[in-house]
Amino acid sequence: MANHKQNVYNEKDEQLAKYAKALAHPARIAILRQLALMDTCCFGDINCELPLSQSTVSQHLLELKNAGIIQGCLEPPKVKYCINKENWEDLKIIMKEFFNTEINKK
Amino acid sequence: MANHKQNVYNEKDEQLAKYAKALAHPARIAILRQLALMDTCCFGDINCELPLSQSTVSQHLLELKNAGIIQGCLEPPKVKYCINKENWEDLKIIMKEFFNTEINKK
DNA sequence: ATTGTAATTCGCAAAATTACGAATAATATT
DNA sequence: AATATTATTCGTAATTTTGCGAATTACAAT
Repeated sequence: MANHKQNVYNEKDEQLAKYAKALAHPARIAILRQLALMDTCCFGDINCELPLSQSTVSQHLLELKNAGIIQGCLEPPKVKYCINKENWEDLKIIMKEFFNTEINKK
Repeated sequence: MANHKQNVYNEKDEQLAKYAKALAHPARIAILRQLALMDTCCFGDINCELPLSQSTVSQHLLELKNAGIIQGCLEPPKVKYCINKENWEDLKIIMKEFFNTEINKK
């Protein structure tokens, strides 16, 4: 029982959880790996690599975009996707910090 | 259009996504931070820190347990929770590897 | 045996996620 | 203007997640 903290979560936890959520699907991980490796990558290239329909791939890309991890530049007639480097660094740092917290002895 | 890879995702992507999913809620992040910091931590201690009901906290703990990130030892009348160090290391390594992939130039 | 404390499980509801096909938009090319 | 290519959006369905209160389990102490 006892008194629950009535307020919300701390902001860092919220941000980390939000990033983690964006990574919480194998298709999205695969997309990020592909973007990290390839010089240039349009929707079609990504779509080809995934066992999903166009529309579903588009949704996964949108989620990554909403989380700030990727961005899409229009390059008619294609859309060129790439990692948002600034936020990728942010994510990297937040993760690193989280996993570097010392775990108590025993 | 184009040939989709008909098979499933690669195993590493699946595992990383699974771990990320476990981290994809601020309450679960908060739980992990608390466990990392405190020497000893029973259900009640965790429950007190979160703005959630007992049953919901129990569910979040179960998810972390199912992902292998934490474990609970019975210590009547309490249940002592702690991080599963072996799997924590595994998670850490998988994350590190993922975030260390070099991003293509420009 | 009864009572109290600690935590989990059950049953349920609301919301979010995942996925698809069809329709649409946006732009290049003919 | 008509057609083809590329990607997004819409509508919908199935599943999963999140959350709660009530009931239950498990064990200690009285």
